[in-house]
Amino acid sequence: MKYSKSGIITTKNTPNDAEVISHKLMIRSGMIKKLASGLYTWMPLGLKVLKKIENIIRNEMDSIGALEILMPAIQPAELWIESGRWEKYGPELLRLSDRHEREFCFGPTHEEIITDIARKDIKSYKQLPIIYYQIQTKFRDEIRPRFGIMRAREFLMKDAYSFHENEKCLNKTYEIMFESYKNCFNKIGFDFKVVNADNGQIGGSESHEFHVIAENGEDELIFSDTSDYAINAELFSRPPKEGDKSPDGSGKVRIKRGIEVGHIFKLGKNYTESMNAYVSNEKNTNTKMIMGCYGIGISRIAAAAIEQSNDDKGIIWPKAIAPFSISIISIGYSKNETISRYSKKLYEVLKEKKLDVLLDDRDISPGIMFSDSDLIGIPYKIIIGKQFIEKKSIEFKNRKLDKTTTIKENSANNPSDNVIEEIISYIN
RNA sequence: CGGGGUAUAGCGCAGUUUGGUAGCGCGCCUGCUUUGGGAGCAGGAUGUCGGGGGUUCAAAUCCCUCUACCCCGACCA
Repeated sequence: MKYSKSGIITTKNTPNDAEVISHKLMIRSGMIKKLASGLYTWMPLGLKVLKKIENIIRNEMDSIGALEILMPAIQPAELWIESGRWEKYGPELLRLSDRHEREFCFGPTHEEIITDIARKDIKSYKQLPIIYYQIQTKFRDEIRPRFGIMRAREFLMKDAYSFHENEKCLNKTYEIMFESYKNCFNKIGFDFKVVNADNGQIGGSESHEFHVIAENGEDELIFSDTSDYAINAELFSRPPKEGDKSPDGSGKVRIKRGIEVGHIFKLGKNYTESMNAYVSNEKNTNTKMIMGCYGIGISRIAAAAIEQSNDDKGIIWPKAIAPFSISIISIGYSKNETISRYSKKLYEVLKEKKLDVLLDDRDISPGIMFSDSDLIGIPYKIIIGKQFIEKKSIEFKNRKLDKTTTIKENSANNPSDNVIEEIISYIN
């Protein structure tokens, strides 16, 4: 994409209502724009990141055989009354009514809807297990939305639900999901931790949270320095301190802060009992299905990635979710034909190699091009300027390591295969 | 909901104490000069001073009221 047509609008001024670094940088880089408290528009740059995250997760879900569906955001009250949550959920549930004064809510989660689908479609144990998932907008009327996208009221979530004939089958799917979540976060490139967690509003037996390690995290994570023991501090009435003996007896307690980006639950029959969702089993008796549910905060991942990786110049995206994998900084693009010709050709060739390239074709001072590229967090830069004219050399810069490599070109007209190969080898 | 704060140009802010012509920086537009880490000069555009009401010859400024937003707390995937 050419910068001049990209719709990326950055700003030097830090917005006054941004508290945490990810929020500041998302606003400054023009990823998001606030509409009201807890409500944000995703601008072109931000949406590119969101789509990349979405795709990683979608591919992962597809690969374990989960079936993608899309449920309505608006849900009828009847189902929530049936499950008992119309009363229980409280003011966080945004309720509304239509012109016939029929009551609805804007879905904060979709257990009721999926259970309704399952009880209508799944009639035999032979259809089990089955996993449905969707990537969709949720609304939760938070008491106090804050930190921008991190705790927004409207947000994008991947939610999955599994149905089973028995506990054993649920445990198996839960394991698969557990591993799959780890894959997702590894693919994104996160430093994360899985902890035992509280079940909250959702209910059920076992649950695990996936946390991105970051100083500004809202949760305190307690884990052992020698074993796999890890738990959310909120499960303790008096949590242990750093250096205490680990509650599992294995070693010393370590404490870090985390941003919750994923949560998986064993729901059991919570919803299938109240909503009467059953299948016929092998012995031809009706048995209530057992459920699991699995959520990933897609939009929150974008913020968490920034919290985990930034510097005084801006965002440093992990490669997998960077809006662009490389930017071409073309100094003198509008003035010098050699530079613009070569830049354009390099841009085309890299695009053919399936790279997401941002060609900075703006007629502005180089400093702005450098700082914009750094602010919006593009992992690599190629600089084509004076040195190209004089010595046919171009520069390759690694954003994270702040390392510059000079690449020699032998033709000023066409990017040579060697140069392309060299660039690609640095990126991979 | 309790406590604290803010609202003035697209963004960041000053001006409010002590009422008297609407300001600054960034950004934007035009022209010229610049072009390797947020350039220079010259010219220019942009405001229901959050809304409503009141006091006054006169209100961004004083009074009343409403609203929105932010921070701390309780809540929460």
